[in-house]
Amino acid sequence: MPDRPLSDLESVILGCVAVSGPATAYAVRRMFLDSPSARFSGSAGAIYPALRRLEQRRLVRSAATPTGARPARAYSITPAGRRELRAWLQTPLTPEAGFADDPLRTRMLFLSALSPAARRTWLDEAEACIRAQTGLVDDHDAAHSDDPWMTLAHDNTRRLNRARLRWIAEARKLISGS
Amino acid sequence: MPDRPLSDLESVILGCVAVSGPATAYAVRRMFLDSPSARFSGSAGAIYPALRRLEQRRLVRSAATPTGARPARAYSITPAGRRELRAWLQTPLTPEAGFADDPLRTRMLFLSALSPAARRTWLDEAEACIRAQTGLVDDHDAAHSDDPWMTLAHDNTRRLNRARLRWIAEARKLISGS
DNA sequence: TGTGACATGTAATATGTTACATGATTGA
DNA sequence: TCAATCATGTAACATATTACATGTCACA
Repeated sequence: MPDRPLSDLESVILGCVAVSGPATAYAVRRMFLDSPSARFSGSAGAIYPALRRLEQRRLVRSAATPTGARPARAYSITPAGRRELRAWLQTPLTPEAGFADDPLRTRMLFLSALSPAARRTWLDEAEACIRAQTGLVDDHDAAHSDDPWMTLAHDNTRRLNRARLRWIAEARKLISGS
Repeated sequence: MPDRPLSDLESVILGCVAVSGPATAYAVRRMFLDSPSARFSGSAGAIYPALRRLEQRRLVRSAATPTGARPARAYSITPAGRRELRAWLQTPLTPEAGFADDPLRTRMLFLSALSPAARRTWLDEAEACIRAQTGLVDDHDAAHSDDPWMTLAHDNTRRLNRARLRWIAEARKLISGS
């Protein structure tokens, strides 16, 4: 039976274990909780089972590393795990897979359901939301300035957010014109 | 029992019904299938049940509109549905909710797991992927040039994609420098 | 007349979320 | 010492995906 492809969450967890050396489930969870991204909630109910699945598939392995009286297992990636990670990174990136999703854009599609005044309010809030978001990224960036890959990811977010702000400005023009 | 908040998919479906007048489940499904976005697959197994849930909550109502011998139901939004849609649009947009997710950024985080040569290849493919993506959006845009909101959404995607291309270029510089 | 796309679904499955449970540690 | 937080989970639940099933229509 050919193994199912890894889910997005499993792949990202695998990546976390790969680049952050041996890590406990909680350490992985922390990364999700601290991340400004909302793609995953970082819920324990997703991460602990996912790590077990990865271990069953021999993509990670765990060693007991209790701190004090508390039991803990630290996961590290296996050679097979590295191969799987590389395969995921190089996943044929179909056009759809390359789509960046913007929740504000999605909502914009239905803005005709609001009154013109409410539309303007919405644009104001959307703009504030993007700015607040950028603030979160700056904070996260300051806490991870040592990792150049993370810095590059943050650069992506900032560029996207700047583009979104210009988009909001453009939308404001069009909306007030109508 | 206070109703659970609508899921993202339910909200978007509600929006589709709102702006596209009475629509059959298949018509809604078509919108997802034709959309360049990959946020939802447009699977029948998600849409038909979601529409039934919306109808149970009286947010949409359906009327039989058979075409020929084939049974069909056209859904339209109710006043309560409009209220719910407005509530979703104006959902307190928390910073996390405003986060635009980029699958390429996510992968970039783990690019240190690839060899320098593979990294360069990855960047090439990522760039091609974004360009192909923009092509899809252009096609979709051409088919929906009548809807100014859709046009605005496409403008968002194009701006984001341009920002991503510049980001890739920046990444190329940093990576070749290291 | 038959082949393929259109249209409407259902079933099985997997996964992620929320909420809960519990013991360990820290610090006021 | 007592409360809050850290850390490790588990259980119930809802929902989205893939795959399947079925009838209808266009058209070659």
